[in-house]
Amino acid sequence: MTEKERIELSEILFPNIKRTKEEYEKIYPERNLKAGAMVTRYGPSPTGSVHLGNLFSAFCDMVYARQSGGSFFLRIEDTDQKRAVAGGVENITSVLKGFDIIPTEGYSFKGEYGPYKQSERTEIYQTYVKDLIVKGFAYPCFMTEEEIASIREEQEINKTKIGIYGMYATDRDLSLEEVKEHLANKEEYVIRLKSPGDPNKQIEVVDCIKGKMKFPENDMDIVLLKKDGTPTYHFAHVIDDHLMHTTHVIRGDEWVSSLPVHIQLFEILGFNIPKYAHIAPITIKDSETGAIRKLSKRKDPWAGAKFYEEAGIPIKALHLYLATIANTNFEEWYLNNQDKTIDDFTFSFDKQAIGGTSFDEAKLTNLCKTYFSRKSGEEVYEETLAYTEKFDPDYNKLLKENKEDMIKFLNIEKDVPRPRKDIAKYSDVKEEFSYAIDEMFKQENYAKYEGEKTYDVELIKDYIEVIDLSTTNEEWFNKTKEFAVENGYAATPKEYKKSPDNYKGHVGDICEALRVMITGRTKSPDLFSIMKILGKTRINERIELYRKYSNQ
RNA sequence: GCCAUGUUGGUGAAGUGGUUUAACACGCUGCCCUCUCAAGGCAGUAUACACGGGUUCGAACCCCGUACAUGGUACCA
Repeated sequence: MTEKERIELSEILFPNIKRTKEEYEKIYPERNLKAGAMVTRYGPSPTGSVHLGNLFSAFCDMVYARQSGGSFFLRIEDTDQKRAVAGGVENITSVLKGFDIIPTEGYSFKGEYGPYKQSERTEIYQTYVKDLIVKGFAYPCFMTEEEIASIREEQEINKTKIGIYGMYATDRDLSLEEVKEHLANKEEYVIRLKSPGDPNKQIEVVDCIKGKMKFPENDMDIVLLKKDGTPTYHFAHVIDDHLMHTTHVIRGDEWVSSLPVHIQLFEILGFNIPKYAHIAPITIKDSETGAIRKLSKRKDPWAGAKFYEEAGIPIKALHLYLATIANTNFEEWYLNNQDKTIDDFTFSFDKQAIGGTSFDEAKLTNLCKTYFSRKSGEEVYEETLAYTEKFDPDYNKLLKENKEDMIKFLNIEKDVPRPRKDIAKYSDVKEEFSYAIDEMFKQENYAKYEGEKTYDVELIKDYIEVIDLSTTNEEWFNKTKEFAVENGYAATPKEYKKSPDNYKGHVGDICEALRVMITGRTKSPDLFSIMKILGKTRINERIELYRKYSNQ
C-alpha cells in the first residue's frame, strides 16, 4: 500500500477520530518535577480482589515515588470487560486506603493526566493507532479464530514459535481493495502491529531490579486493538505511560517476556522508553507438596488483603514486612535503628530481590511483635480500641470503660531498651491481658489455669497483709523473700535446690501462687507492677475468688 | 515445543573475581540472668553456594551445558 492508500484506509477505519496525536501530546505535557523524581503507577484490573502481591507492588510504587518527591498514580486497567466485577473498583480504592497505600493522583483521586480509567480513553488509543496505520506499522487483520487455531496447530507440530508473525501474518500485506472487500462483507477484524522486528537480532534491556536481560527482537504481529475497538494491555501500557509520563514502570515479572514488544512499541511511536523494574512474585513453599508456588488465596489466608485487617495485624507492621521483602537490607537497618520508621529508610532497586520472594509467616509475626514492643501503652491502647470497634464490640466496650487501667497494664516493662514482645496482633491483647479487666476476670475466673496445683489461700492472705504497694520493686522483692523465709520457704530457688528437704518451697512458689490467684495464669509480666495497678482491695477480691474456685 | 528469568544452611536472605576458613535476621537447642513469661547476654545448631565443564594465578560471583523451578507464549491483565 502506498502512503496515500494508507491514509485512505485510516479514514475508512477511524472516521470518527478527528484529533491528532500532536494534540494529545499537548494535553499531557511534561511533568514539572525536580530531577530524579520518580513517577510510578499501580494499574489493577477491576476484578476487585486484591492480593498480597498487588499490595506489595503498590507499596513499592508508593515508597519510590514518595522518597524521590515524585508522583504515584492509580490507573484502572479495565480494557477487558469480562474481568469487570461489580463494585470491584471501589473495593480496590478502599483496600488501598485501608492499607495506607495512598496514591498521590489517579482514579478517584485528583490529577491532571486523566482520565485514569482506560475504558474512558478509547479515543486516545485509536488516535495513535490511526497514525500507526498511516505510517504502515499497523493493519487490520481479518483472520478468524478458527484460522488462528489451525495455524497454532501447525506451529505445534513443527515445534516452532507460536503466534502470528512473518509468513503466518497473512493479512499484513493486504491491498486496499482487499481490505475494502472484507469490510464490505462485514467481516470482523482486529488491528495488529506490523512488526518490523528481526528475531535473529538481539536486544538488551536493563531492568532496574533484574539487571541486563537479552531477548530476540519481537516479530509478533500482536493485537493492538481488539475487534471491539479497545486496546490490549500492551498498547494501552505504552500509550498511557507515555502520556502520563511514568518514569518507572514497576510491575510483576510476569511481564518481562513482553518487554521486547513494549520496547518496540515505544520505539515505533517515537516515545521515550521508561525505566522498568520487574518485581518477583511472592511465593510460598507448599506445606503438602513442598513445591514453590505463588501465594494462593484459597490455600493461604494471608494471600488476601482482607485477612490482615480481620486478623488484627497492624497496617504499619505489614508495611514493615513489605519493606523487608522489598529491600534486603531493610530488616537489619530497622533492627539497628530503634527510633526510626519506614519513612527514614531509603529504598533502592538494587537492593531488591531478583528471584521469587518467599512468604515467611514467622518473620511477619516477629516483625509485628517488634512493632508492638516499640509502641507505648497509650498507642497500643488506641489502636486496639480502633480494631475492636469493628471486630470485637464487646471487648471494645470494656476497653473504653477501663482505659486508665488498660494503659497502665500495657505500659508494664515498657521503659527498657528492648521491651516485651508478647503481642503480635490486636486480637492478642484480649488474650494476653485477660486479667486486666475485673469484669472479664470475674467471668473467666480460672478457666485458663492449666496447672493442677492448689495454692494456699491463707498463706497468700497473710502475705498481702505485710506487703506495701508503694515501695520499689526491689524493696518489694526483699520483703517477699523475708516473708518466704519466715514461713519456711527458701529465699532463692538456688538455696531450695541445694536442700529441698529443708523447705516447703521457695520464693518463686509464693509468687506463683499469688500470680495464679490474681491473674489466673502461671505466666505474666512483672508481678509487682500488676499488684500495684490492682491495689489491695482488688487483689483481695481475687484471692477470695480463688478460694471459691479451689473450694478452700 | 519455543522464549526469558531464577536456583546460597530448617526459613527469609547478604554477597557480582582475592581478609568469605560464606554475613545478618527468623527458627530451634543449651547455658547465664531470674519470682514466671517476655526481653537481654553467651554459646551452639545446621556437613548452605543445584549439577557438570570451561576461563583465570584465583570463582558463590564470568562463560557454556544439564537438571529443576517460575513466568510468558491470548482479541486476559
